[in-house]
Amino acid sequence: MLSTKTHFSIGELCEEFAVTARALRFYEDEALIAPERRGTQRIYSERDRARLAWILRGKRVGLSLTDIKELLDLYDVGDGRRTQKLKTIERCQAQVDALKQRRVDIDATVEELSKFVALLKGQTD
Amino acid sequence: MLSTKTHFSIGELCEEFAVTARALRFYEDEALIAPERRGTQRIYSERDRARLAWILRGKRVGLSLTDIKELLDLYDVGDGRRTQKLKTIERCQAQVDALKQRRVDIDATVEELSKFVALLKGQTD
DNA sequence: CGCTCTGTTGACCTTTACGGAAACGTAATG
DNA sequence: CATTACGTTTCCGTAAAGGTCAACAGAGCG
Repeated sequence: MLSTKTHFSIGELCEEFAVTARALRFYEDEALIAPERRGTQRIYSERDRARLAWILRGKRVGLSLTDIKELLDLYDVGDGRRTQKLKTIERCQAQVDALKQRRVDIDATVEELSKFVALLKGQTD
Repeated sequence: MLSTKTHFSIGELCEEFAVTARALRFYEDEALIAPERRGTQRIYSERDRARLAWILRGKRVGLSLTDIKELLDLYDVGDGRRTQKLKTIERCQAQVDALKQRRVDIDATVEELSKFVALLKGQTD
């Protein structure tokens, strides 16, 4: 049975993604996720869960929550008006370019650190 | 003449690296750089300049100043005691691993965003 | 019924990485 | 000598991304 859950409590998502409930509520305050409510309790849909995954990966690659929100929003209006579309493309492209630059920096840093490690390991002494 | 400067004022470095003087002094407070003084003025050596470049790249790849300080310090004691050496290698290796993971995340994000852009561009409408 | 779990809303606290501005020093320049 | 440029320290402020803690609510259970 491919655990086909479609709704999650805050605790479930916290555990799955190793984040605190506070963080999830914070993302909600910042309008990054908008789970439904049953009474006062939050119910996260599969889509919310996917967005959360996106958010966390965005964070790992060094995007700010603001950046992430913008990108998520752009996704949502992917079917929007033509004028908007160009802007959307522009911004996404800009983020892609920034990320590629970041990758260059990372490669350089990794290489430099690796050389250093190799040097240390090679020391006979 | 390959501009072979060996000493720099705070202003020069600020301009070259597009950082504020306040930031450089802050890095100094945090013991990331330690320029000499002529009287009260800071004189940055070629080595300080290199460290600064390292710091800034470290920041771009998402390391904290604390991480960066640790790595820079490890570099400096690269000739240190044997016991220390293992720890040094360990930490550097850990950072390298973390950075590689970050790269993977970046690749995934770049790909996803690129697909989205392609999709938008492909829309006839 | 009382206890424990899980969740909820605030309100305030914390850390990182600076920016700004005050108040002062020094050095060259008209 | 006064100005201007550049530099210094010190203190205060800010923004991001939560953490912490109090106080309370509903649900299941022995």
